[in-house]
Amino acid sequence: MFGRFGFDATTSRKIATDAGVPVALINYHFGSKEGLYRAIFEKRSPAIRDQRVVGLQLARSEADWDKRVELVVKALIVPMFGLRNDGNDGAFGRILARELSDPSSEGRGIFREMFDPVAEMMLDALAECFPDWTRAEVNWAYQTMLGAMMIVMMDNGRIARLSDGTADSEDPETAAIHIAAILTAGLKHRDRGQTSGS
Amino acid sequence: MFGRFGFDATTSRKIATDAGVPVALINYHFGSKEGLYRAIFEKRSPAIRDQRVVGLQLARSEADWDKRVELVVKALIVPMFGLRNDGNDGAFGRILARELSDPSSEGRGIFREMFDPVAEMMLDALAECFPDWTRAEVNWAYQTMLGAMMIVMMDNGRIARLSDGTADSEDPETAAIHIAAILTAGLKHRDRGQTSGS
DNA sequence: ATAGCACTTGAACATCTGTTCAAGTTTTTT
DNA sequence: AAAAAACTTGAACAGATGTTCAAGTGCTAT
Repeated sequence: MFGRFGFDATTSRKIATDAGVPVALINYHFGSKEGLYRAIFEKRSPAIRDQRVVGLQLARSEADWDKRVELVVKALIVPMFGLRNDGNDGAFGRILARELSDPSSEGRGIFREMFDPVAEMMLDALAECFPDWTRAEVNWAYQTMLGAMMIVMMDNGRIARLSDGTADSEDPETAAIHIAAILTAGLKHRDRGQTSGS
Repeated sequence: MFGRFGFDATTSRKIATDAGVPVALINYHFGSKEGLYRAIFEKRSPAIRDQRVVGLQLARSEADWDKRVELVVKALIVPMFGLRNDGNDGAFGRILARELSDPSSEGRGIFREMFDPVAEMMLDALAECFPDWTRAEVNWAYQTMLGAMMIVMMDNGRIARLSDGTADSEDPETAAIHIAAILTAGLKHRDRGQTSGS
């Protein structure tokens, strides 16, 4: 429910009735609604982080430069889309995207605590792939990747509507392949004249 | 306020006290809080649409293929970032990004009504640039562009934090240049082997 | 001048929010 | 078996939400 409706729109009572328990249980076991919310992240985010770390190690050990860039991109995307993931339906990916795009998320600090560290690893890996890039360029590249991933995760049907069903955000594997291809190619761009001119 | 906090978190009373008027005025003049919200889009979205249409016409008249792709990308990005825009501080761009990422937006149908038509024009322009692409590929490319743009518009300071201030979402012009470069390069990728394999 | 209309205002309304409380029930410890 | 701790429950709480209402004010056309 957090993934579908976001933190604010998901009320304690909706959660409770959906679970078939009294509302008071949320506050007893998790202290507050935000406590329950944080518990979700505390349980699931280590797995994402570990998958990213492994993905980056794999990329670092790849000698071929082209393949290496692709592996870095996939280290970001694959864990988020819940691919190669045991028994999870990708719901946590949706929650993650919602939290990242939630205006009130900065106040909770969940990303700062749990995802900024691995984000910095991603940035380092990118910087290693593109030694001639500035810190700013590396960061814009990272945000571009993140945004492309996010919009698919939070889609509510617009993608299927605009594409007449030929593109479907409910099929994360296909989505991941296409987005990874575009991002990989985008990162490899050598024509950096565009980024320095106005 | 809608741009900063989103639709739900922006309360009628906050709006009213910020404007120095009684709350009841919102309902008198706009019928409801959503009425006021829609009024913002009804006022501002035509300008965005027109800028996009002009941008796409410009792209269509460009003979050089490389430049043409870049113009299509910029037709999407430039109006959103509020560049070359008279007296507007880009607040509407933030509202737009919030609405696109809001879980409850599909219920309001604002994008369906006001932005799907121009989105389809964008898709057509993309399809014209890449005649060998499938409809799905064109759509994934479009969503990638949209997502990259969005994450910058809704940023609450994470970009500056991760980049130690070297990348700043408050500087939309620089952001636009970097993102446009990556996306343009990403779209031009000829190595479509990646999108057809697993 | 005066009637009519648009507009403004502050208070009230019903509803929903997250949370707390006191009273129970179950489980664990001694 | 008795005591203690952990857990469950339904009701209640204070506060905030969008909206409505009746009474007032200001402007405009006749």
